[in-house]
Amino acid sequence: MYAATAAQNSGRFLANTDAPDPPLTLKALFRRQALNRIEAGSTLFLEGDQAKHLYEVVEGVLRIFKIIGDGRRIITGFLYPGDLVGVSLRDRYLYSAEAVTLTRFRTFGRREFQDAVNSSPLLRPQLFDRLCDEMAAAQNQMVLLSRKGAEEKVCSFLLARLRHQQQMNPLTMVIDLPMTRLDIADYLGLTTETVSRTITKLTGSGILVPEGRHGLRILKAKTLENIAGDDDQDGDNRAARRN
Amino acid sequence: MYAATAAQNSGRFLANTDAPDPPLTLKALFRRQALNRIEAGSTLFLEGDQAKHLYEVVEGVLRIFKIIGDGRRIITGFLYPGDLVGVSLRDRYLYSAEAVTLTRFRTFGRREFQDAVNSSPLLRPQLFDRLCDEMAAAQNQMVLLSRKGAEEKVCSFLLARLRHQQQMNPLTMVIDLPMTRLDIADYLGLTTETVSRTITKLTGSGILVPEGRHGLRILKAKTLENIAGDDDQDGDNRAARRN
DNA sequence: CGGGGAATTGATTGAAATCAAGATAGGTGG
DNA sequence: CCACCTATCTTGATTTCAATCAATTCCCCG
Repeated sequence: MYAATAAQNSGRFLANTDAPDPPLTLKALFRRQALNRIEAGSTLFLEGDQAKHLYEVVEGVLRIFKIIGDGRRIITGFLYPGDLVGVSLRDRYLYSAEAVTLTRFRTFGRREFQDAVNSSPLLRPQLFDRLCDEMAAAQNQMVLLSRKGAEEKVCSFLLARLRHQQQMNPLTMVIDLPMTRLDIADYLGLTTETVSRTITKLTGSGILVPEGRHGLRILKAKTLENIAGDDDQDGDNRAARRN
Repeated sequence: MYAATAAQNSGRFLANTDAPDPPLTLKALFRRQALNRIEAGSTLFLEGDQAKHLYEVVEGVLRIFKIIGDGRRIITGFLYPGDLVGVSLRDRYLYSAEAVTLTRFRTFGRREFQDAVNSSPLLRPQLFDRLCDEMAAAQNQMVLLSRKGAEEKVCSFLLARLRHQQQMNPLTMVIDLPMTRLDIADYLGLTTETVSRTITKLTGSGILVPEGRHGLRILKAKTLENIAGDDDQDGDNRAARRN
């Protein structure tokens, strides 16, 4: 175990016992950390908790969410293997995190993370890029939530998932949706019924076909894209209309 | 003018002509830059433009927004004096920016900004904090957009503006709303009519009273808070919210 | 003081929420 | 291994809130 870990730190001469290698990537920071696991449905941390750690999802899916007032839940994101949780916050978590499926993850001390990033000119831009990506995603989600109809929302979501899975396996046409309809609804600002109806409708149009309970085979990806309407699609996107 | 600027750089010994002071705050970076102005309704930059500059709002209000497909507009934020525009992005702007009112601003080269921040251990955490604040705001906006009703949305917005103005002048009870109803609607995911009706209703309840076209005097701030429902209100709110 | 965009107000429509049953299937224990 | 049990999901009927359509009214600006 420890031997294996040491072996990964390739050709080094002076093996000063526990002087850590200057890591080249953010994820490399986590590599030495123990692998933990959390059962489906269990809580990783709660909104408002002291943010002592960051997490790297190794396997499985997490949902991060906020609860307001009377119990309304808003899922602000799903996290998949390779994602880091907790980069964009300071002393307290801004949201709660739960496992959607059995999830394996590594943790890293928040303070140590800050120090490591702060002292490495290689790591800093990586962190900055992650934050920018998160911001961009958040803004797209605002667009989706405020101005898209149910069909557009669902298609956008499915398309994003498809693209995500195709990054790992470019030929895939079957989307795996480990989360429940309620999770999807709370992510898209809809209800389970509306999500369900919309998928039924898309099935009826021959755009996709269900494959087991958590699978959807996409038959007409192009049509999905058109309905989602994510693209800039002005041809010329110089934007700006109506003041 | 230059004298004044120099005077601000307090007790220094070797005044090497134009070697810039290591600035202590992000905003200090902008201090030497020329003051520009832009008329109400004019465009500062467009989504997708090469992001050559960052901006500091000195006076006035900007709106930043995205346009999708058929012309639907989503205002993702308003920017007030002291705010920086463009920190959370890389090579291209993620949104367009227009002046709501006559606005004065300073610009700073993006590359130089990156370099300055990157080489200053004082500036880096400030940038990080700004990004985190932006993220927190974005997430609160997602909550608002996906799960709040019209009345909650409007009250949340008014309350945020009230708090903002009270930071400058703690006794204020009159909100200044330089933007149009359409702007507010596009920010809250509503229509002008709904915004208007909601304000009328709040007026009817004696919660506020209009003061000119762009002013609202808040009579019952507590009630406004209750309707907005921003609080953690779980009973146990072990959380520090926002910032 | 008038012209015109902005705001308000009213009437109607519509999309999604809510309310209400069933159908399906995943997991468990007999 | 099978049958049951309970979550989850689907489907249907109705309601509701905000959007849309449609006039006025109100100010702000020249």
